[in-house]
Parts: sequence; C-alpha cells; structure tokens
Amino acid sequence: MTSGGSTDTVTADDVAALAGVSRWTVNRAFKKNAPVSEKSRKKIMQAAEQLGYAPDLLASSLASNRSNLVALLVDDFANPHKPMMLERLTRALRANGWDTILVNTLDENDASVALLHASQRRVDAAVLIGSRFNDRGLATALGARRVRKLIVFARFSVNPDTISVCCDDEAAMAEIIDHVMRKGYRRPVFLAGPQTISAHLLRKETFLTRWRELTGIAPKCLFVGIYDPQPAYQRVSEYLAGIDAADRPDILVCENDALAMGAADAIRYEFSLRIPEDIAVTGFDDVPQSSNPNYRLTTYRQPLTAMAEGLVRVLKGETDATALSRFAGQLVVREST
Amino acid sequence: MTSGGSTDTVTADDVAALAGVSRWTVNRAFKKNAPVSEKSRKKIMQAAEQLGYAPDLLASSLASNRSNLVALLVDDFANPHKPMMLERLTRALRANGWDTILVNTLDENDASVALLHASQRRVDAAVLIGSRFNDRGLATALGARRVRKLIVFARFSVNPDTISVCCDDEAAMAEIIDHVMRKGYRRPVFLAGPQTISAHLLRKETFLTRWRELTGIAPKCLFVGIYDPQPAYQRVSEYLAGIDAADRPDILVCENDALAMGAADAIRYEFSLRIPEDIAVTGFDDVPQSSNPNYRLTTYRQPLTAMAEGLVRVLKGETDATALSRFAGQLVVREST
DNA sequence: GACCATATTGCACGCGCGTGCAACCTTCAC
DNA sequence: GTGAAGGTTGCACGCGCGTGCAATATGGTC
Repeated sequence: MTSGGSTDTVTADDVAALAGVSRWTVNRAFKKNAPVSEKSRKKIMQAAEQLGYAPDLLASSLASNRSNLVALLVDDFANPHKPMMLERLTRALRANGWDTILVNTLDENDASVALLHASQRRVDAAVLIGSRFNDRGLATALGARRVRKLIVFARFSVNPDTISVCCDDEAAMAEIIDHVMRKGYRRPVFLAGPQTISAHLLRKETFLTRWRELTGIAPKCLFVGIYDPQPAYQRVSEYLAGIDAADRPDILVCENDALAMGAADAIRYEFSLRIPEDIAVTGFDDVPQSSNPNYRLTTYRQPLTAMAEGLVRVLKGETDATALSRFAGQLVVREST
Repeated sequence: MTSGGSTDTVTADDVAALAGVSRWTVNRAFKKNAPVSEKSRKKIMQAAEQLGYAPDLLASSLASNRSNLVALLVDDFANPHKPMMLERLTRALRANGWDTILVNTLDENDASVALLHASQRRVDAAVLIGSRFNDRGLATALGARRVRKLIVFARFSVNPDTISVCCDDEAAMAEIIDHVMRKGYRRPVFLAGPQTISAHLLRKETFLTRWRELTGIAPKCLFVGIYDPQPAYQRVSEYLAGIDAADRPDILVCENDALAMGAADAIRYEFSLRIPEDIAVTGFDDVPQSSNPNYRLTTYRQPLTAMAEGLVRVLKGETDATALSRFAGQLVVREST
C-alpha cells in the first residue's frame, strides 16, 4: 500500500505517504531545530519506525554542501599517543554530529594526495595528526584550497591558512626544564623525532634555546626518523656506545613518550644502567604505558579532551582559531627523574 | 569564458566546456575502465588540471549507490593490537579505493546505534573490530538489515548474516597448548577478556576443552572486563594475593598480549616473581611491545596483512566469505615461557 | 466574529554525477 | 568505395534531500 520504492531503500517520500504529510515535513522532522508541529512529528516518527527509515546523509550532504565529515590524516600508528588522540577526537566529534574518516597517509608525500582525496568527499575539515610531512607538498595542496579547513592537532603550524589546536609547548618545556634543573641534572641530551615545518613541535627549540640561556651550554641533540620506541632504542644505543662513560649525559630529555620508552629500554637493557641514578629520562604525552612500572616516566600530559573540544568549536565556527594553540597541560613527575 | 559555476566548486560541466566535450565524457575520463579516446582524455585531463577539478565522490556515491566507504567500529583503544589493525586495514582499504570511517562505539550498547548511523552514510560494509558488544542489540540492528555487509574482523561470529575474517583460533591455541605442554607447564590459569557471542574469540573454550582432554584437569579461568593491561594487572594481583604460593599456577595463558603484559607486570612488580621461572606467560597478537625487553612474550602472530586483503576481497565480492575464518598465523616463542 | 501575528506546511529547483541506450564516428577488409 | 564491426560520445532521467519562499493553518485579541 506504500507508494514509494518497493525494492529496498526507504526514502522520505515513503514515510510522507504513510504519515499523510509532504516529504519536506518528514525531512524537517528529522532536523533538530526545524519547525514541525508535535502532532505531525509523532505521526512521522511512527511511520518512519514502521518503515525503517533514516535520513540519507549522503544526499543530505550533497544538497546542503555540508558533509559533517572530518578527515583525520595519520601516519605513525606506532606512536602510542595516537590511539589516545583517535579516541578523544572521534568521541568529541561524534558527540557533536561529525563522522571521522581515518586516512593512513602512507608516506610523507602522501599527505597531500590524501588531502585532495578527502576534499573529494567534501569533508568539512582535514585534521593532521601525523608527524611526517612534505612541507612543500602540503603547501601546494593548501594553495589549491580544496579543503575547507585544515587543522593541525597537537602540533603547531606557522602557515596562516592552517589552524593549530595544541598545547603550549614552550610553557610545557619550560616546566620540564625547571624540573630538570631543580633535580640537579646538568648534562642533558635531547632526543628528537622527525623534523617538519608545516606541523611542528616547539619542544626541541625551546629546550635548546632555554637551556643555553640558563647555562651557557648548548646541549647535544639526537634525531630519530619516526616516533617509535624501536628506532629510538637503536639511536640511543648507538650514541651511548660511541662515547666514554665520563661523557655520558645525566638525563635524556625526549620529545615524547614513544622516544622516551625506547631510550629507557636502551639505557637499562643495552648498558645495564639505572634510571634515574645513571641516566634520567623525561617524555611527553603521558601515554598509558608511561605510568607502567617498567618506566614510571616523568612526562607532560596534554589536555587532549579539552583540545578535542576546542577542535569541535573550530568546526562549529564558535571560536577564534588563534586562541587554540596555547592549551595548558600538566607536568607528571614520576621516578624516571 | 567558462560556462559553469564561477563561484567555488568546479564541476564536470566546467571541465567539459573547457575541453569541448560533454560532461559525461569528462566523468568517464575519470573512471578507470571507461571507453574514452586518448585524445579526449588528454584534453580533459589538461582542462581538469587547469581548473582544479576532481570528481565529487559524494555525488558519485549518491548516483551509483556505492559509497566506497567502510565503517570501522572500535571500542577498545587501550588494546595495543588496535593500532596495528587500524594501520593494516586502512592501508589495504585505501589501496583498493575504499575510505574508512572510524567510529568510536562508546559503550557496548552503542554499537547498534553506530551501525545504524553508518548505514545512513551508505557504507559498503561495517567492520567490527571492537571487543564489547551487546549481542541482542547487534542482532536487532542486523535484523533491520540496513548495513549491506557486516564483517567481524579478527574475531569469529556464529551469526550467519555476518562475515568473519579471522585467524584459526583453534589451531593457534592448539599450537600454544602444544608449546606449553612441551615446556613442562602443568598448572595453567587462563586469563580471558570480555565475553561475547556475536563476535567471539575461540581461544578460551579451545584452551579449556583441550587442556581437559589432554590432562583430565579443568584449568581455572580469570576474567577481565576489557583488553587493557591495567585491569589485567589488578585482576592478576588480586588472584595471586588470594592463594597460597603452593597453589600458584606455573603459567598464565592470556587471551591476548594486552592482558599478558598486565599480568606480567603484576607478577614481577607486585609479587617479585620471575618470568618464566616462577610463572610463565603467553599472549596473543604479537603486538610491538611484546618483543620489548621488558616482556619478551611468547605469543601468536595473526597474519593481519593477509586478513586485511581478505577483507578487501570480500568487499569486492571476489571470494566466498566462508573461506576467511581460518587464516593461519605463527607462534612466536620468546623468553616468557 | 473579524483580524492579525505566528506557527506550520508545501513546493520548484538544484546539488554533481551514474546508468543504459541510442547515435555517431572510426577503421579496415573486400 | 562500401559496409560492417567496433570504438566513442551524448543524453534523458534519476539518486534523496536542502534552500528559500509562498501558502496555509492556528491561536489569541478586541
């Protein structure tokens, strides 16, 4: 007896016919702040339930030019901070009506390809939460301006076309330095991850600059190509194996926990040194494992939930984007220092 | 001089006008196996580049009724196996033209809501890779049959409407048992995660049944509500604290590495016992941390890449779905046994 | 009971592209 | 040079819903 398509998909037309209203009223009934009388709404909802109707978001997106879709570009799944970010972001986004497309950017040149592809889905925004970018490729993709909003999450971008939602790395690193100094460490080495411009951490520069200001000494810096404990382990092992015991640092200040955990393992298992007595370690992010008895890492907790909510405010256009790059986190002191 | 919309979005019409062909030819030029002469293709591609055109996937999905979109439903981001799965799945899917929607199913009752929501995006398939499900809710959602394909990844479902892509848990567990027996362990305890029917692991039953067949003894089983090292640590601590040293198991066989790592930490840090001399530990999944010097976990590696490719074959309709629940993995023996 | 402000409803048109077919143009053999 | 086979191209119609406005219904006032 229903008039519409009898095959498979139930459309608003079917519901309208059954409820005795027009299709537009049906669609309105499924929009939250649309004017629909209580009476029709009830009829419509009942008919919808009976037919198993739910609005088609694809058609809606096409017609309204708003997809309620956000693309998350990730490249370093080995970093245990990533699952935390994914959890918080997907939770906050979903709670506010956005769905999340997860894009695995296979290598650093792929981010711009992925960006273009995301734009073909008309995402409302693309969020970079990876760590390796081809700065030039990204700039080109941005120039094409096919993505409506480009957001860098938990990193800082100097590019005026991108929005950074991140914590105040400079203040955070100042806190870490303060703690390190107070604990009496004087021969630090900094362990840094991949270096990029377009989506940057301000931790390394802040540390190096500030430490030199305070002590007149420029600390050595080690680099690892990816935020993964394994290569960090390798790099630290190589370094420590290549220097005299007398030249050993008394602390490894690491750009994040992924590196710090690799460093800690190398220190203990490769050289049988004690943490923190022989070499102390600090991390950044406060990933779950950092509180693990194997590490007990002194680290810095980013306010991910607040940051995710900040990102949502950006999407809603509720906030001035410039206000979001100075979230304050919290130093977490444990036994690794 | 271009005829189409001058504002913002470039459509195939604009490209067609510039290239001097019809819109349909333009769209065909962007489809891989469509008949277009080399001459027109070249003209079209040049015009497209000049205008910055790329096909609109939203409109395409709407018209073709195929979204090239897959929803991944996840609930346990604390399990380190999840990032591995996400990485492999997104990689395989993207390589074959599918985009991935990541849905954080907030609690066990939420999976069915998420399923419905995904269907509103017309996903080609929904893939369950979480661990906590409300079996009844899921059955209801399935009954509504609004999702075209429901796939359970790395788990097994008895529901005939769902497709399981998973390794052969029974054979895997048989291998583990074989190893455990040969190493001489005789008083095992099994550490299990959340119990569900709709998306199940066959590890616990296989272990308990088989062990009893072999020895006549039914091992004890501990349960943890979530695949997270933290609660596993708690549960094992409680258990070991409540029994005499003489009654202690000589091995903890764990449903996966997340539980095994928590168990290992509890054994060593809470009771100062040695692994494997006092209590041995086995895991499952071979997550990156399981090879870490803190754990050196004997575990079982699932062939995730092959499984992800199997999933793609299902999406392509290339394979009989029943052939995908018996992937063979590999026992990885390390120092925890 | 007439009238007006407000709440509710209906509709023409368009979003950008796919499907299936018919019309068209090549190319090549004879 | 002619016809057939096959390669290309164009088009009518539809996918399911949103926008903006005009039309209608409702409720309350004097």
